[in-house]
Formats: sequence, structure tokens, C-alpha cells
Amino acid sequence: MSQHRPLKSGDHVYLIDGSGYIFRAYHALPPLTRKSDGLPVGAVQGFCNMLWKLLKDMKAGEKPTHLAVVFDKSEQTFRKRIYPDYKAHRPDPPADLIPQFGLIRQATRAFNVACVEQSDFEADDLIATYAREAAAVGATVRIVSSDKDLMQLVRKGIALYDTMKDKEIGEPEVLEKFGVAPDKVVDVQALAGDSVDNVPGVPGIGVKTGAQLITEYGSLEELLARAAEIKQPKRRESLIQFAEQARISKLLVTLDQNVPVDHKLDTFLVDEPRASDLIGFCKTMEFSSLMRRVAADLSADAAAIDPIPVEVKGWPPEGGVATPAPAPAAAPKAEKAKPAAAQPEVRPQASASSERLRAIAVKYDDYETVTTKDALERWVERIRQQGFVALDSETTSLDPMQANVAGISLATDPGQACYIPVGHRAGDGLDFSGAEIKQLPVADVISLLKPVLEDPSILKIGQNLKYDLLIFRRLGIEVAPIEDTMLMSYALESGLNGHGMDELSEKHLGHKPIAYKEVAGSGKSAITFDKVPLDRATHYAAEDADITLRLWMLFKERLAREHKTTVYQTLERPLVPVLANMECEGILVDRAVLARLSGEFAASGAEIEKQTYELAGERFNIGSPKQLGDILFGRMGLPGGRKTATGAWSTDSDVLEDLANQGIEFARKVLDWRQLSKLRSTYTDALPTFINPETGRVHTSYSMASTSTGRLASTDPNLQNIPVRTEEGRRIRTAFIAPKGSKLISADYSQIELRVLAHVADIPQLRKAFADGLDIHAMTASEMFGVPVKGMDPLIRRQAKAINFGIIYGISAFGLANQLSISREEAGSYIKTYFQRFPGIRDYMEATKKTARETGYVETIFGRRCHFPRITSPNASERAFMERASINAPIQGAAADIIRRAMTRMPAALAKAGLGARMLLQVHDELIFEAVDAEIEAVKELVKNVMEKAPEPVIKLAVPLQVDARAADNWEAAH
DNA sequence: AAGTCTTCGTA
DNA sequence: GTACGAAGACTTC
Repeated sequence: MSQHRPLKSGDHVYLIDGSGYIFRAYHALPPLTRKSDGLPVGAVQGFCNMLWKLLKDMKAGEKPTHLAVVFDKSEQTFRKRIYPDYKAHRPDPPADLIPQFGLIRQATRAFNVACVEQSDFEADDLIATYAREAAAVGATVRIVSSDKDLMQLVRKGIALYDTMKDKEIGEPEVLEKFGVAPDKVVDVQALAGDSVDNVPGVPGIGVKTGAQLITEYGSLEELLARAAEIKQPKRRESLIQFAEQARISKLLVTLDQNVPVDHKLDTFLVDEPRASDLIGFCKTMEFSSLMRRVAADLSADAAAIDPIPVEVKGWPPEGGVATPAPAPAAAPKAEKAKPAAAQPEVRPQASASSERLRAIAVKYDDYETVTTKDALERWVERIRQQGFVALDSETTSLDPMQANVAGISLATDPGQACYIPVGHRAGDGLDFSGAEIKQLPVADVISLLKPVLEDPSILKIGQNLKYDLLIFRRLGIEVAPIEDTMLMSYALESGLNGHGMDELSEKHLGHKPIAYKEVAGSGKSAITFDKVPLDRATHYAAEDADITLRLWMLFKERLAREHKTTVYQTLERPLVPVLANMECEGILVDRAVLARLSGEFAASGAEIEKQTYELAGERFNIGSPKQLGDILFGRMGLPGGRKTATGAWSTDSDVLEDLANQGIEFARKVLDWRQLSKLRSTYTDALPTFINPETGRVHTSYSMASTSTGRLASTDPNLQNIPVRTEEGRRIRTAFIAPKGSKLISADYSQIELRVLAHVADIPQLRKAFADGLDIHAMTASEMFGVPVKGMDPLIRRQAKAINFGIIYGISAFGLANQLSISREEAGSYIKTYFQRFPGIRDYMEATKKTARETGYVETIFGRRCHFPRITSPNASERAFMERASINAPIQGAAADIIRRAMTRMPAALAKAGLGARMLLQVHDELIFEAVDAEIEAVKELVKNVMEKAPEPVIKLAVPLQVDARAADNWEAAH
């Protein structure tokens, strides 16, 4: 860059965020390898095309007069010195990206464009400095990047420019993203933090709340200074406690606009590339179409120019190019291997990159409302051509067992989707137009769609398809085969985010879909979807199918690339129809039993309530923890008060139990009242409202992607927390019954998590104890305290049992002390003894924590991945919490995997044995069946067998699994 | 009306 | 000490 010319007003300065561009192009553009030697060059090519476009295709008034590509030089920057954890958790770049870093610098030089980097500063700081200088003399600055960290620089004369979307990011866009003007962006970032760069921020405050606070107080300093004024207690305490962390965060996110730069801005003057350099480079890289364009533009003869030598570093990667997918069994030993991101991998020649899917706009006007048979037939034909279709159903209720269909949406290509209304009705009373809603009869739609929806050669893609499966089943359609984007996301990034469609769309497609409440309203004024006008319904519904299709294209490729296809195909997808069946079956609940119990609980509750008022000497709301706390620790002045997180008196059962044990009658009464109140409100009164009027049974809903470990969750109602521990509570279980002539069978795994632990941590004593069928807690006590199992003090055994559970939960002395009501020192010494006797467990726990810290995730023996992005949190107690969770996840998760495998196989196994029994419920380590009296023994045996062999053939556990099965008229007796 | 806190039911 | 969901009280809009 020999040319100099002082910058002047009206110049156009382009500053390209080179490092940002590389990563974005790598993920955005189709994978591309150089023909001759397999060198990956996709990002380099995207970069070259972008540069050429900037230099040649910009509109006259926007052409750069000055241009530089700015790179990050070293890992070590001033930010790391302020805060060592900054960007601590960055995975290594993918292996096929590494050689491209050097190539992109060489490409920059071939373009005769300035290439800038400087030690101790990030590219963003250099960009900030140059942008400030340029804007000061009146030049226009465009920063080629869409990185949010650069948005703080936006002001008059400085904008960001996203070349891939061809979109400028100015003040309005920043305002939309951060909720504040660009000059306040760093204040919001300081509060919200950034998990990717490991900027801590203030817990509990995200961009939304941050923006609101900054808007109200004007600045971060003002906010921190006046934090005490904040009304919301939690927010106030958090801001006071983490004020310093917020200040550090602000330092980390604030770009340095005064870097003593090595290269002066005026040396970035744009100059024509030299034909020999640029064409030579294109030739070497085999960028033929770019080469033709360059040759034409520069009037050069490409044939006469020789390829120029390029230097390639980091290719091929050590250990070869392709790595076969590791076996799904990733025992702790495998977990000690390097993070997957650092392993050499080749991206398959595959379809849709995130950026390409983002680039296809969501155009609501392109969506079609299908109201004729002809139109529907055209869609069916299109589906047959494609071999797949994304679909979604719109209904009148969240409960698939009660919902009526309003319409069905389909998508066959990104951007191409339709909505088929079938059950829309006029809004009540307000619509005087008298116009009939134009829609096809349901029967016609069913007869046209049924053949494709049931065609085994056509994939049906959905988001949470279990719901739609039930809807279609009630229309007489058995949808298969299926793909589910929610579950794909769950297999890929459990623990990183939720898996709802709106969230996935925003994260992966950068597009915020129409919110349901925008079309249907919310609260009292909400309408059911069948009342939504067709145009709006089409926009909303077709978009859902469109988005689902795009997500599927993305996830399909990622599952393969990240070796999670097996997890998805064995633990997730096949469970969908199985759970749909279970939900459809439902369980019989005896309304009369619940009504009687409710009456009894109400009566004794009222009596106890009266007694508490007498003991307290006044009437108050016994259900209010606040009033209760005031009475106990204020008016009565009792000792032993503990405060909750928000500073209120705690009145939980531990506190009340303590008081009761000191002879405080009042506390005992409150405890008794609480139990009865809980049983009544949550169970005896709530359950009957869930009895489906058509089937007479209760149909829970299982969510497959809401836990971080692979467990299911049950909602509406939750049938996984029906009481069992107390005598009174257990009576509720007697209301869960089988019809006359049938019985309920309960089959549960015995100690499955400890068995999994014995296997993964490979503990000889545990393995032997399980192999010999011993009492595992007694064995533990015997090992620890050196007492014989025979005639053991039950108290000793109880302590050992608590320790065993503690181990599974990622034990801490604090927790164990609480559990056993002993001192922390005593608990600590128990743990020490335990680890001395079982050193393998300590090794396992340390290894798991290490993996979690280094990779951000842990895996079960079946390959299910659980992410813990916050495990590098600067907050010690949060970090310790994540460590415990990461110890627990492979154990709880493997147990969840095992029962999922059993459930997946169960229907076919029952059918093959000619048994009509039906699986009704799952409660983490227990399955509930309903079977006619005649086949009970056979079902028990078969179920036990399937459950005990569930890990095979993938894993042969080093310990046997044991399943106990019992049959009875009701759940209480069967359990 | 919607969101948060506290408590408590399960594995 | 892990993982959940639901209800009622209370807070905020």
C-alpha cells in the first residue's frame, strides 16, 4: 500500500472485521474444498467474492475510497489481563477452518488491500480506533461485520454493514437489538453479560431488563450508585452484590478507541489489484468464476498468468482428514479425549447452511391459503416430488386429546408454504358480513392428505410432532415416518437453550416468527385459532411449517457432523409414537375416591386451621408464608429464623420442623395444615378436572425436551409427582385404578442410578455387591465404618444411604450436613472416608468436572450430550452448582436413556408376545401398565425382561439391572 | 393479566 | 447435594 492521501470529508472508509468474517463465512457458505488436494477453502472463497463485490459492485456513492481488513493477532490481550476468564471457554476452531486463516490474509494481499493486525489488541479495538479517526474528519465509515460487540460504535457517519444480508445496521437496528441508543450499548452489555465471551454481567439481568434499567437511570454508574432505590428486591440485591462484576464487564465490552496504531488510516487508500497477483491467487485456489470476472474487469489474459505459490499452515490436520464417528459408547475414558470441536472433521457435502436459509426471506404474501381441491392436489404432487414435507396443525386447544383442528400447514421448500383451513368459524356476533368462510371440507382434505401422510417413503417433518400425531390420529391418519426438529435440537444442544420453535428460529435463522398471541390475543380476550381470520392464520401457520422445514435442513446436517444422529435416532425419534400412544391411552382415575379424600382433607384442614388461630391468638392467612413468618419470628419472637433469598423470613418445612421439635405446637399445626392443603389443592381437587369427558380417563402430556438430562417431564397434570411418602398422600394413589377385569402393573428399576454409577466409575465393591444382590446401603456402611452388615444399626445404614444419594447428586459437605442434620465438619469427614474407601468415585467425579470445564458438556454412556455453558462462571457458587449438575447428568441421564430404550421396544415386544397390555405412565424409573387379569403374569415377566436388557446391545453394563414388578387393582397397591 | 417467589410433591 | 411441575401468595404492569 504505497499510496497516501490524507483522508477528507466525503471519503468512504470500509473496515472489514476479518476474523468475524472468517467464522461467519465458514458456517454460512456451502462447504467447499479445493478440487485437487482437498484443502478446505470455502471461507476463503466467500471472502474473495465479498471483497470483489465491495470493490466493484458497490453503487457509485458507496464505493470504498479506503479499505482495510482487520484481524485478531494473538490470544493475549489487555482484556485477559483484567479478567483471565475472558473468552476462556472458546472452543478451538474446526480443523478445516484452521488453514484458511493464513489463506485469507494472503487473499487480502492479492487484492492489494491493507491487512492490519496488532498485538495486544483485538480487531474490534483497531476498528474502533480507525472508525473514530475517520468519522472525526467527516468521512463515512462502514464496518463490515454484524458482530453485536461493534454496535457500540454506531453513530452519525458510522454504520455496520452485513454483506451477506446486504443490510446496513444503523441506529434503529441497534435500538431494536439492545433497546438503547448505541452510546448506551456497553452499559447494557455490562449488565447482561455474554456467555460466549464469558463476560459475567449481573445475574438475572438480560438485555431486556438491562435496557429498561439503563433507560430509567441513564447510565450504568448512575444505576449502580442508586441501586438501593430499586423497588424489586431481588434485582436490587443482585445489582448491589454484583456491582463490581458489572464494572469489570463494562471494561471488557468497551472497545478501545485510542489504540496507538501501527498503520495509519490514510495508507488504506483503495488501489486497483495487480492482475498478476489476484489472478495468480485465484488460479492457485481454483476460483475459476471469480478469476474470469477479475480478468474481464482488469482486461488481463488469465491464461498468460501463472498460479502464485501460497503458504498453507495446518493442513492436513494431524492424524489424518476423516475421522469415523466414535462409537456411541463414550465412557469416562472417552470423555477425557479432546473436545469434539478440536478433532479434525470434514463437513459432509451437504445442503443448507444457516446463512443460506437465513437469506431466503420469510415473505408472508408468498404463503398460499389452500381452499380448492385443485390447489391441494398441486401441493400433494409437490410433496411426492420432494419426498418430504414439513407440517403443522393449528387447533383450538393445547390439549391434543380435546383439540379440534382449525387447519393444517405444509412447507416443501424454504419460503414455500401453505395453510389449509378446515375448521375455521366466524368470530361470534361481531362479524356481520355474513360471508361464509371459504374452506375445503375436512373429509376432502383428509382423503387427499392421508395417502402422503401415511406413505412410508415420504418424511413428515414437524416441531414437537407428538402433538400433531395425536391430532391426526383423531382424524384417522397415522402419520409416519417422522422427523422432529425439537428433538434434533435437543440431541444437539440440550442445556444450551430451550427447544421451542420461536427460540430456535431466532437463534438459528435470525428470524422472529409471528407470536401466537399476536394472532389469537391473550388473557381473557384470547380467541381460539378457528376464529382467526384466514389471511392472518395463513401467515402464522404457514410460517411455522416454513421455519420447521428450514430448521430440519440445518439440524440434519449438524447431527451428522456432530455425531449425534445415533442419539437422535435411537433415544429420541422412536419414542415419539410410543409416548403419543401412552398419552392417548390415559389412566383411569376414580372420581369418587378423590372426592371423598378431598372432603376428609378439607374437614381436618379446617379444624387444624382453627387451632392455629387459637394458638396464634389471631386470625391470619395461614397460607401466606409472609404473614406466618411475621407471626413466628416477629410477634412470637422465636429463635432459629432463617431468611430466604429475597430477605423474607423462611417458613419452609425444615424451619417449621425444627420449631416443632422444640415443642412449638403452633409450628406442628402449620406443618399438618400445609400437608393437607397441598394434597387437596394439587391432587384431590385438581386431578378430577383433568378427566377427559370423552374417554373418562386422565391423559398427561410428556415433554421430551424440557430437562437437561434426558428425563421426561409430565404436565397437565403432572403424574410424576403423585404422593407416596406419607400415609395420607399414598391414599391418593388408590384413586388410580384399572377397569374391571384388568389390573395395573408397576415395574420399577431398583437402584438404577447407583448401578449406572458402579458401571461408569467402575467401582469393584459396588459391582460385586450388585452382582451378589446385596443391600447396597448396608454394604456402603460396612465399608465405611467397618461394621458387619448383619445386625447393623439402621441409623448407620441411613447415613450411608444419604451418602450414596449425595454422591449421585455431586456431594457437598454442606448438603450432606443438611440432609443428616450433622455438622459440616462431620459431613466432610464422612465424605473423606467414603472417598478413601472408593477412590474410583472421586476419580470419576474429578474427571467429569474436568471434561465439563474443558468442553462445556458431559455425555452419558449412550452418547447423550448435556451442556453446561455456565460452568466457567466467575461466580464461585454458581460454578460449584454447575459442577454438581455435571456430575449428576451422566448418571441421571444414562438412567433416563435406559428407560427410554425399554419404552421404545415395549410396544413391539408386547405385540410380538400376543399380549394386549398397554403402557400408560412413566415415572423416571418406573413404568405403569394396564393388563387384563389373564395375561398379568406374562406381562410382568416380559416387561421385566425388556427393561433389564434395555442397555443392550450397545452397552453391556458391568452390573445387572434389577426390575421389580407388581400387579394390583390400584397404583398404591401395585407400587 | 402476567410474572416472580415460596413451598412442596416426585425420582 | 441432582432433575422436575404446580399451586397460592405476592408483585408488577
